[in-house]
Amino acid sequence: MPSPTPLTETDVLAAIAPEGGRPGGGADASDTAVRIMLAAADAFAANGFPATTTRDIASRAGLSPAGVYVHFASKEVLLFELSRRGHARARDLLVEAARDTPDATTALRAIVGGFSRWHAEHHQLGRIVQFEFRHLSDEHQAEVLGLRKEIDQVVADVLRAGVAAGEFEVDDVRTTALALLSMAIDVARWYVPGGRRTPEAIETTYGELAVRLVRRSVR
Amino acid sequence: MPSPTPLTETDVLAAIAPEGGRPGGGADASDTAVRIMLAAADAFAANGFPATTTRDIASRAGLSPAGVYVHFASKEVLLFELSRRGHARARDLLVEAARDTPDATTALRAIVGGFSRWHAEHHQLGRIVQFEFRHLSDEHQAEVLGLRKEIDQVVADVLRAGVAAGEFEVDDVRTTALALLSMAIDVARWYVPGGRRTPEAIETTYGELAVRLVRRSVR
DNA sequence: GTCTATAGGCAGATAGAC
DNA sequence: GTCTATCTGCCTATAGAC
Repeated sequence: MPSPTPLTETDVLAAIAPEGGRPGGGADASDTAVRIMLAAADAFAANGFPATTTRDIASRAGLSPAGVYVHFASKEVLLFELSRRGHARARDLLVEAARDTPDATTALRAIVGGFSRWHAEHHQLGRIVQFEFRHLSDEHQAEVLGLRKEIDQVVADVLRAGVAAGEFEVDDVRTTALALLSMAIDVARWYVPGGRRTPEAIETTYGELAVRLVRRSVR
Repeated sequence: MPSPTPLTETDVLAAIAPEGGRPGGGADASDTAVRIMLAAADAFAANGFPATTTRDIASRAGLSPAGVYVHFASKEVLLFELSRRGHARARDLLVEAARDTPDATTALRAIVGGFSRWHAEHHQLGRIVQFEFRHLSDEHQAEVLGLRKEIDQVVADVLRAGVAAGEFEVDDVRTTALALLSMAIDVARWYVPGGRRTPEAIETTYGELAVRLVRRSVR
């Protein structure tokens, strides 16, 4: 059951790219290490983490099985690197989308729309980081959870700003933020390339749905 | 990394129970077959489908590895039976929740709230049927997809009824139905027993969020 | 840093006795 | 219908040469 459309290098690179000079980001990776990560993303997306063999990753990267272990201590560490970089990149995109918006409504539309589109365009990486989470070690799970909380926080902050400005009406900020993220994250689960919905259409539609969910009712 | 709270027999039984006399349902299963399904659900929930061994399933069911193959042709067929029964049960719950409601608003609150609560209470089975889908054979994927479309239809029908009655304002019925289901299904991904949110609170909150998402704005 | 070779173990599924 | 025993193959990870 191979993935219908293999990940392109550009696809994953855009999602796990080194975070530039931002403090707190991870260390840069060598060319070979990046090649292995791309190969692993491809293999995990096609078969899931437990069913993926190190032989498969190695051959996709043009290495012998042993060659992988020079760069990554284990298959699990490879999954962790993809998860960490994917989450960090998604968080950065959210923060950037919320910046320089005139009001909370525009900010919310931008971040939920953009996050939804990201989960369509990068649905294979999205499935890896969302659905293979349990296969990380306890320590690595904790580190990724920290990044997830940062992402929750970006959305919650926009909601609070909108409530304060009188644009939104929200009963429970944290639960509403979670529901908004659920809508976007779940795109990675059901999205199929070439289907009825394009990533651009998803961005527009889901941005509007987000605003509808929190808008103040005029009575 | 075992599951923190093993599935109880009651938990899964409530979700995969034989569908009674309803036409189109699957055949009944023997006591031993049910015991094996419960064991498999427990094991899949704890370790995921590919990482689960037939030996693990067998020992949880109190059988030798070979004993499983008398009742199920393969590990994949076991996953399929759980998926089929889980989806069918969820669909039935939705249909029942929508029945005998005075208006579309009440119906939508009931089905989205109920579906969300189901994904909290049965989050382990929910993860199996939602996240292990790719490991089904093509034929079995197609059969489960048919059940998913029925579920989509129940929600879409309520939305259309609400629009016709002037209760709702919905741009794109199918996309909105999908987004509502996404909110509910994603509960299975993040829910942890004993966390801040109880299944009952999730039912109430998500039912209200659903209504907010589609209510007609009064201007 | 990459290779070949392999250790050491476990997988899914089956044969045949009872 | 269930068992014990086993086939056949593949797995992750490592040792040691180059």
